[in-house]
Amino acid sequence: MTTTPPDPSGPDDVPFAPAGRYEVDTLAADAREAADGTAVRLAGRVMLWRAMGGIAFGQLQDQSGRIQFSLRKNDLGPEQFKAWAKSLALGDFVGVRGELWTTDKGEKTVAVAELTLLNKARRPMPDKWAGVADVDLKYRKRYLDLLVNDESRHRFHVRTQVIRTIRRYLDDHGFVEVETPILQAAASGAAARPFSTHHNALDRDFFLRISPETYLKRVVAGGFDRVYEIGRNFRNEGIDSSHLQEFTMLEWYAAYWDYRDNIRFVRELIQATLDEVLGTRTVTFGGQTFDFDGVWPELDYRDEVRRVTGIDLHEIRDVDRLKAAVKDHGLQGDKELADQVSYAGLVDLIYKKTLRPGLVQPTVLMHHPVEMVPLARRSDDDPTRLDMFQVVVNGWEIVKAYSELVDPVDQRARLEEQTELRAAGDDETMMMEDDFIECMEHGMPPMSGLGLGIDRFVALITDAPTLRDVVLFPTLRE
RNA sequence: GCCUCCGUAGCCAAGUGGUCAAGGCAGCGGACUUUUAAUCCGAAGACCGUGGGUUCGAAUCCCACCGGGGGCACCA
Repeated sequence: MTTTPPDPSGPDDVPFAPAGRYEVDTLAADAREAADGTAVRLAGRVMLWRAMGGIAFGQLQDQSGRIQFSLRKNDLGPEQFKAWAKSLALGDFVGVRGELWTTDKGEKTVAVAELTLLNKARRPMPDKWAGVADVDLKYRKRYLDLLVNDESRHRFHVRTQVIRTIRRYLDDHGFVEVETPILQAAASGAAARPFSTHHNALDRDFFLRISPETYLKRVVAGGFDRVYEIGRNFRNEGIDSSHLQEFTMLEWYAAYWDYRDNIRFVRELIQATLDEVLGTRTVTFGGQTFDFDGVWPELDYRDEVRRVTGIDLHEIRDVDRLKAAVKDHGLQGDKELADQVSYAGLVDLIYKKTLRPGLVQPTVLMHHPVEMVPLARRSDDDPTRLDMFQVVVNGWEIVKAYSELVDPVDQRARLEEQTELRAAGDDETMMMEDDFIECMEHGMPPMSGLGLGIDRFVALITDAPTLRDVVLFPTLRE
């Protein structure tokens, strides 16, 4: 009992109506583990097809992997066998029903009793050995990349496992998942150029969020003590192997925690995620090995800048003296120097040029100068620095976190400084948000929040050289 | 935005001034009853990204444009 094979005249001119549904009871990966003689029904794509005179072998691929299937002339009769041998093509979707057996070469195989053509592929598959090598094609036709490239398929499976594991971990620790606006009247929570758009019904411009930060704090002010959001942020900046214009960020906020609680918590979260997804806390990336086990070293931001550059940020507190110091130490070209109008911008530039590339193993870099982040809390024992840290791996920042500023007086003053810097020509300042300060005036519990770049983390643990390899459809020109 | 490299058939890929632009996979015709990128035989498939130019002659050299990679700048 086999459906009639189509006219074997080639994939492009075969009239064929796709089937409606097919009853599947086994996945390829499970079938490979099942005992000979087990009756199975599977469906998937034909990825290999070798028809000989009296027997034919193919490989069927479904979401779980591949399994071989066989057709025999003796079982089907010569006409049926020949018709299938000539008509079945790579890329076709088939349903197979039959019993499992193991070939002489030890390959688990479905002996097909019934073969059903579910749909034809009207265009050819990529080269079955070389796969999709052209990176342009790989991103534009990701479906082909996923079909033929095991490495790509694996990365996206890891990505979903990472997100699922993180979500479960946070849920288990009393966090509540929430959603906050992507269309925001003021792009806040980070220093970055936003995308802007127009809301027709309200007849006003909006920004795509660069961060959910101030909205998540509003939720905490509303009594949700532990909240998190996993979602897309957008930053209208350059694209490279560690930056995408839309990227996925995990942010959480916990009332009554400080940044020290988050140093511990994020380490335990990452280690638990690695245990669950990879089964190891050591990952290989670009030939290097990153060890996430144990307690990660903690380095003081200003001490490290001084160690690497000789510039003492404890002592140098204003932009003019800092520019002079940079020049004295021969660090920068004049143009980049002149472009920086703010202390924070220049400090950040120095850090990115000199210190960050050297932070390869998981490192906690902490106590940034107070000018760096207007939403973070000053340290009680040193008001020139922040209760803040970043986790850097491979020179990539994968975590940024701090004790939150919940004092509306200090908050207003810090954002006003930002406005002044903007007027002076710094276009990466944070926007004033009166509504947010008003929320703070109503009262906000002490809290600490944290952001983790999901794309970067997944890229690091799947040895993906660029973030485009862990995003299904990266932005390209048309 | 700037610099630089790349674009040859559905896919992979040789060819860097000179007879009809290699080869492989897929597809087409044929052989083959245990293949593992099956093998073997046969036929076919390319206005060499697009448009100009140089030259007796251009896939090859030059210019512009389109698309992509890498680097710089900007950012997490």
